[in-house]
Amino acid sequence: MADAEYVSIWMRPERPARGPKPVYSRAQITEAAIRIADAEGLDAATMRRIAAEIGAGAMSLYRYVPSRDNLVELMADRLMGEIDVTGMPSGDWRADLTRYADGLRAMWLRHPWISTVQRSLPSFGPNQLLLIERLMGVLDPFVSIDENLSLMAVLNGYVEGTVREEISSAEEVRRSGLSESEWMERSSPYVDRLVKSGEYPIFTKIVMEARQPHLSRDDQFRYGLQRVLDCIAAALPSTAGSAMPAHREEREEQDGPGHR
Amino acid sequence: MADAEYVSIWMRPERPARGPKPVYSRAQITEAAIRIADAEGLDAATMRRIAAEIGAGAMSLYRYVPSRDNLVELMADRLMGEIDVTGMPSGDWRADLTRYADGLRAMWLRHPWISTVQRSLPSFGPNQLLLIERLMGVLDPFVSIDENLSLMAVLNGYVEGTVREEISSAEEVRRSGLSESEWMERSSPYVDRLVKSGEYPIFTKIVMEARQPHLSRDDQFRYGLQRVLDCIAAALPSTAGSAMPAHREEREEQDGPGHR
DNA sequence: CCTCCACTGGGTACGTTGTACGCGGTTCCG
DNA sequence: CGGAACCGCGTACAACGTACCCAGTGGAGG
Repeated sequence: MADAEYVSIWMRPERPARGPKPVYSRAQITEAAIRIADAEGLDAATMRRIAAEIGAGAMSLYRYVPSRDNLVELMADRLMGEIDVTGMPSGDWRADLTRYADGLRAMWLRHPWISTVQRSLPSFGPNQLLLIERLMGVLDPFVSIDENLSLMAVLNGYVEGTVREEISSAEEVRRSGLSESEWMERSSPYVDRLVKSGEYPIFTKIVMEARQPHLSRDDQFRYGLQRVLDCIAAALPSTAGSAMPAHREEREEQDGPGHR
Repeated sequence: MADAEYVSIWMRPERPARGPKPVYSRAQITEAAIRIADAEGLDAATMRRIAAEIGAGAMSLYRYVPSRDNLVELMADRLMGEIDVTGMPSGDWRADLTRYADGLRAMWLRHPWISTVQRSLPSFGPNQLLLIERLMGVLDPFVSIDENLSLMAVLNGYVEGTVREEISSAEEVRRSGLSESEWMERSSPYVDRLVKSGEYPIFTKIVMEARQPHLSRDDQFRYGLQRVLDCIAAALPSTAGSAMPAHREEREEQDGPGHR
């Protein structure tokens, strides 16, 4: 019933054999689009705008990319390539997953617009595939494939959830037009009203914490990440000795959040 | 610099005092929009389409809602109300969080389009607020506020990550035009090529598992969820027995993330 | 070498979107 | 009983993705 004619971008070749040499390239277009999205958001990365960025006509882009949605897929995969996973199943799974999580977070913070692209259907680009192989390879010797998937869902979910909040609050600050220190004191009138009403004690605590954080974002992230890794460690057989999760007190010393 | 005139939807009243009685209502419009989005996706929920659904003119909607984005916020908050959290800090935190996770997953599966709405800035609607109070209240007696936030990030992240994959694969099946059983055998030509190439052994295992799952989606979800709850249990002080609501202990001094 | 035609970049145009603006009618306040 | 405040809604516009068409171009077959 549906269009069975659909073929993935990754199947159709960039360049045909015949004809004059193309002036541009998929990589160049993708790069330009990412540049615009980084600066002004994904919505600003219009076909016309991208074309202008590289000095081309709007319709020329369609010689390289079947549609804008497909271009976004290209962009997303390009971003996956920014996460360094070289030599990834290194033997120390805890180090590997930490490096991956840090890389993923850093990438999201560099390109916040990625949080708005829905992967309603997954497109397995080359970078994405490499990432899967390397990352899932880390725990593959220890657990079944679907247990592995579950654990990675936890890890990815934590990172994405956390970073989404970071992006949101950064966006809120930007929109309010205030500097970050100003925003600390005087938040939006709506949030202020909620807090003053006294009906939402826990929400109030969250707001207070956000205004006067006693942990830097990085420390906060690292702290929660260790929690997640502990969870993963618990799910692994004892044969998978990495740096063994020590007792709580010691762990607090070595990788717990530092006081500022 | 930015528009300091911005006010949240939740601040501007639905109805003014004066003038003729409105024929429609925000709730009615929101409901219609959700109905359309459920059936045909969020993109299909055009202002004109929504207006037609309730028998109104397109521009009439703007008497009730400042913009389409704001309407989407209304829709999202309406969905939060579908998650049943009545009597939520019940004393048994494990039961509470399980019920919440199940409810969240069920809601997402009922309204898959919610995965595409970016919460680039969080809008604290009434349902969202109630959810925060009740849900965060579950662990509030045991941990500090930002530890609580971290743990909820893990939980939400797991649920959302898992459900996103469910939605994706359902979407893929629907788009391929094949029945689910047919899809098991013959997947997309691109994925097929990747598998046959032999260069992606782990990816291949994932595909195989997806075709011949030995666990139902529900069981898979429940299994991973228990892992997450175990992780949360490990982060809680020992006084927080699942069945007994303990009062807050001073353990926070030594256990919490460096609170002072 | 020439010839052919698959390819190139790009201009024009169409359908659809969100929404600014203004109109004539309706309801409530003073 | 005005008149201000609000209603539903038709028109209009800018911006979007992209279908279609064109004149040029350069590699392959003769």
